[in-house]
Amino acid sequence: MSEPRKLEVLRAIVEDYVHSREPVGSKALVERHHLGVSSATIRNDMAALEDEGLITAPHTSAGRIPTDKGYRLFVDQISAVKPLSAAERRAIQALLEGSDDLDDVLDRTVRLLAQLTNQVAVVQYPLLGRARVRHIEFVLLAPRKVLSVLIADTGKVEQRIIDIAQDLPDDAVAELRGHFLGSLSGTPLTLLPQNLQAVVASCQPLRRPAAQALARGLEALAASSREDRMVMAGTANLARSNVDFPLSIGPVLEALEEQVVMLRLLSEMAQDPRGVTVSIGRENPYDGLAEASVVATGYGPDATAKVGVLGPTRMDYPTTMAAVRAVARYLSRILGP
Amino acid sequence: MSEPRKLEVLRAIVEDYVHSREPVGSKALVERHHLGVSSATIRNDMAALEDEGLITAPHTSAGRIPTDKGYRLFVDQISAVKPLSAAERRAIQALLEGSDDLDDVLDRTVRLLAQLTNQVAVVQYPLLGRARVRHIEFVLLAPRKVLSVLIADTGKVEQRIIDIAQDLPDDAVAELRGHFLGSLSGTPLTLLPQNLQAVVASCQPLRRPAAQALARGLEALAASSREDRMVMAGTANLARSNVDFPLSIGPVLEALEEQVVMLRLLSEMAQDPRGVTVSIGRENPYDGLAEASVVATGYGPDATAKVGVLGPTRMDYPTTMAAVRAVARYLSRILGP
DNA sequence: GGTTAGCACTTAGGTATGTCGAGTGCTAAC
DNA sequence: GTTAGCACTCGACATACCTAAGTGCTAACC
Repeated sequence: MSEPRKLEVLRAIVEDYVHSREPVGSKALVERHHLGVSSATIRNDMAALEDEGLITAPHTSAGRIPTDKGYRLFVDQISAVKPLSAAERRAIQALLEGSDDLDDVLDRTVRLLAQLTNQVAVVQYPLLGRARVRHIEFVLLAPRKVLSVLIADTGKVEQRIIDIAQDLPDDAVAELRGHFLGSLSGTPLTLLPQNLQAVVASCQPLRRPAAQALARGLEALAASSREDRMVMAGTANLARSNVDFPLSIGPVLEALEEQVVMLRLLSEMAQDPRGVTVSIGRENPYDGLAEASVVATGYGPDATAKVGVLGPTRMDYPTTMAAVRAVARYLSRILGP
Repeated sequence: MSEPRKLEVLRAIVEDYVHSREPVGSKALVERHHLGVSSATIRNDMAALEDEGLITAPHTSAGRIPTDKGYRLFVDQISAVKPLSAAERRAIQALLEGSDDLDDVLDRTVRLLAQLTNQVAVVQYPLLGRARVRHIEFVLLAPRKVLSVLIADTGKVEQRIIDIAQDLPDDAVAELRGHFLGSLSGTPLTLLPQNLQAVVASCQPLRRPAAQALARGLEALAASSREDRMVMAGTANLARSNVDFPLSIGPVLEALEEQVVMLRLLSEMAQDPRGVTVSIGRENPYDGLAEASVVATGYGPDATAKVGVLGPTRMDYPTTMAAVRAVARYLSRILGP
């Protein structure tokens, strides 16, 4: 029993199963792939593969389907990168032209990726590390409610309503704005927390409490801002591949809707900052995704923000991985300098 | 054959069917509801109702289920408003306290509504008609790309990247900003289009082209901005009530994802600006929603923005309508003055 | 006229049964 | 290590049958 052939058999099983979504048997295997041996030999190989936990049989006299572990081996060692088709390249190119708002770019990107892969696509908002303070705005909405807006020179705009503990007249708010802006304009967002303290300290004591509240708000804006949001598209693709989620797509939809779950999953996945990372079935930390796989990678200057695809474990990994990687590269380029 | 009893029979059929999701027959009907007549009489009534197209039988020897027309009559004439439970009132109250950002309010609201109704909830961003210009910001991102931000005194913040046709130095952009802001601060957003022309006209001729581009951008920000966006929650509820969508929930998810479809639907529905409007099954202009109903109403000062719920035609209309109305009132109050 | 009882008729759905085919595991021979 | 052959297992499918629910209709009833 040759080891290379065994891997070849696993590859064939994965490919056939992904293609036909039906358990694949020894006979069909030798017919479709020209392995130079008989079905009996393949049966022996398959028994070995089953012993190793790489494939499994749904019932006694059915063919085999890959296990999560089998997919894992396939992804890690066997699969070859599948280049994108010309049409796909063209679709990405076409998208590049209509570049507009950041929101717009991400929206288009995620739709494209969903369409390319026929799956659910997810894009995390990028966090722009090199950003500096461009403008700060305070707007008094109600007696103690101030809308604060932080604009970075990268185009990032964040807003939040802040409760201040004291009544301030309109012009006092304007003065605070001037004070903050004068001191902080050009400050890198990463340094904002330290510098904010100095600004607060240099305020009139009377206005210290309000300034403190505003500073905390700005700090939150700079830090926790948009990189904890995401956009997605293609949920309808889940319904089409209904068969692939034996139980129900309910838990999957729940996971997608609880963005926190998805974001944590995405950030935990990417140990390898360059290549595409795959999380398969029960490898996912969230139970609702036990029958799903996520293919993701980073993009942007630091590859910190993630873009990915979610689909059934029975997924065309090579193609999906190629699409995710291509789209991530494109995103990096369009958002780059 | 008495007309009032016929309506009573329809009411009973709708209620039973919504409850049991199974076709309801004449015998079960007389048992569950104490109509003072025999099953044979009910059969006659049901035959009449079927002739009028209000109910239908899935097959010869099954009970009847309501048609879209039947639901329509039920909603319009029969159903009584079902008051919310104390627990539900409490849930809404609790939400009222953590009011924060507008984004945050809408997000919480839509989640709450989804949970209350066990359905998909949708909220359209409000357009704030009385808004005035609070601040305008231009940020030069790249040689000919300007990020423009429009802040209204209502807390609305809109941004967009604008291509200007000429190279401008940083300080020229800043000067333009000052010029725009000085002339337009306090202008109601509705008057922005006219006033912008005057501002452009008063610019240095050299900078006219850039000013023109920026003006168009601002106009777009003021007009087409957020009221064409929406938030939704509870898509997982679709999967749970899988049975209710015989074909697939795919088309429904598609409709939800194509926000344009939903937004048009919502805006077309609300002829009646005060009450809750219902669109049932094939009444929906979009084919994918042929098996779905939408319950919606307006909220906010002019009731122009919409909040609603989408579910299967087999839906508990009285409860859903009550929830939508309550949430809309709550939203109006929290966003009001 | 509206209401009721009774009855023949229709049909979905469940269950028992048989057949077919795909697929496996094992053994013995190559 | 590979192959052919064979007995065995089970799911999928088809058939037949039965039951329960429900209808429509007719004739009697108030």
